[in-house]
Amino acid sequence: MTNKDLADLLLPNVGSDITVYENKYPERNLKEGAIVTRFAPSPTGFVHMGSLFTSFICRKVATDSGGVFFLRIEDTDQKRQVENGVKGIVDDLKNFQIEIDEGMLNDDEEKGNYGPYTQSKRKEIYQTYVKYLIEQGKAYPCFCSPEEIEDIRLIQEKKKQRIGYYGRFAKCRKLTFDEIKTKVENGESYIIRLKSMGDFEKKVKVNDLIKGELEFPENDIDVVIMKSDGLPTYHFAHLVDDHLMHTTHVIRGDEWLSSLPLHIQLFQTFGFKAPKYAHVPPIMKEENGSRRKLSKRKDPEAAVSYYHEKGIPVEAVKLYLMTLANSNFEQWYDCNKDKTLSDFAFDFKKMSSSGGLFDINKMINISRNYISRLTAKEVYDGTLTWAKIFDTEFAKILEENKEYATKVFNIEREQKKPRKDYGCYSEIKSQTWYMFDELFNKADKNYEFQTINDKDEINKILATYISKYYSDSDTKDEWFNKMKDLAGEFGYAREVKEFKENPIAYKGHIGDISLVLRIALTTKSMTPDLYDVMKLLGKDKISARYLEIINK
RNA sequence: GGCCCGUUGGUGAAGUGGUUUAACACACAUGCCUUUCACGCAUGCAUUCAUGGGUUCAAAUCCCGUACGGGUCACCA
Repeated sequence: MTNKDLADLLLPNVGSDITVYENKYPERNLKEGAIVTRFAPSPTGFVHMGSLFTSFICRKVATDSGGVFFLRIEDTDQKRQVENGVKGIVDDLKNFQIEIDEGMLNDDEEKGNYGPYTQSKRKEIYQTYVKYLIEQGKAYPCFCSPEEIEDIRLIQEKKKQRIGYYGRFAKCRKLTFDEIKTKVENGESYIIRLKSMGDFEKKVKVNDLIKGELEFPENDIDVVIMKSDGLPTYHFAHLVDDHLMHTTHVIRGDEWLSSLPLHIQLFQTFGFKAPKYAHVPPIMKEENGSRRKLSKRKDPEAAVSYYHEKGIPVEAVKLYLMTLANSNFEQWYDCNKDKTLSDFAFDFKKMSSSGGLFDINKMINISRNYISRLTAKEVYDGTLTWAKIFDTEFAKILEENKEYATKVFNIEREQKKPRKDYGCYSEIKSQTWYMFDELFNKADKNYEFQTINDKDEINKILATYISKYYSDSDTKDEWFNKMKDLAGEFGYAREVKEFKENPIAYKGHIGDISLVLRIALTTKSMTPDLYDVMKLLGKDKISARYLEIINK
């Protein structure tokens, strides 16, 4: 009996002519050196920070080289299907403006010439390649039950031998055609395994773009390539898909590193050119003095939707990811303030080979600097876009006061060193609420006056200031001089220096006075420049707010 | 347990045998500036590169052992 007979027995309804697909999916017509990458998640619903990180790098190297980046859904595990799983992934990528050139657009639509881009829809393709392999005598059916496999494992553990289906433990490898035929006809369920020709005693050298040259023992395990439901395992799907889709660079998490010898072996058994590999280290989190991988279940910041909700500008997240990816990026960016991310030359070799700690403070700091460099209009747009989804009340206020809000965001912005008040869009409301009567008037206000605490004194200062000094038309110098006059009138030093030189001569200094005016106006002791704040609010609002306190 | 990978300050890290008395950034601390805050400026923060040994005139950098951390050993990806 021949291998062909075996192949027909096992997969009677599919062909074994792989040239059909080889011809159907020809080499891509790209310029020399173009890199083809892919993001290939299983549809569990949302994107993890680590996945965003790798897809960001994929997108970057594809774009920079004039190549292609595509999205492939790896749903060969029927047990792990999640409702709307694809949508969650597509949305997350969209939110972070990582665009795909090919692949899934939502649960059922896709674009590109190398599809289907959902593995469950590629069953026949995989089976053709499996059948071909059986015909070549390089794969065989295995009827071992999970219990039998477990028994083998127990024996191996007891004898302190390597665990796995290999060598003399691979008992189904020795089955004769007739034995197989009988089992198949009896309806026994089976899987297809690779007949590995590897030798564990021999070493293979593999090159990883990030980790460098590595040495592994050859793979001698007869791994499962097709499951009993007829769908391939990850390893086999990776081989077939990335071959047919002409992926040039497989960029993935480094949990795959140890199956690299297997994957290379798989490409070799078919005589296909293997892609280049880059295994990116995981993003870690510190907890109780030790570090572990960021976990979707335990860490809210692991889900990328977290940043979307927090309102960290997409560009800032990307800037942070780039500093994690290439540590020389920060300095480069510092020296090239007029350039953007797309001008930076990413280099795999500059990537750290061990996992870095995720530092949300650093990310927010980058975000803070980024927002500080935006124009007021851009801040307005960004905040509004965010608020429309996450804070409709604030969105409404912003829309109704577009010009005014933009001016608020412009306070101390157009200067060589702009203020850095906002770490992310979700913080902006809590930093600016007092500038909006809609929010101020209904707020539960708690005025905590500091050095000047006497109610009568405060009332007198406020009343005097509003009736005698404040004017909307004052320039900053005029405004400040009046502030000094007010301080003088109440027995406070006009300058802090004067006070320090002779403290007993004064009740306090101008700082104390301006603090009263500031707190009475905003409830806060820390605000941007008081002059700007007053000027924007205008005399009517200032009077109203001061009167409210005086009359209380 | 087998096989792989990694370990430079609180954090990200630069660094691949000698101009390193270990860059830079974040964080932190102190001071200055200042109507508050923020910004900015100044200063401080690893006598040492997990650890023990070896090679060398010379090691964070090369070699070996140990410890610790991570990954992987599924009909999961």
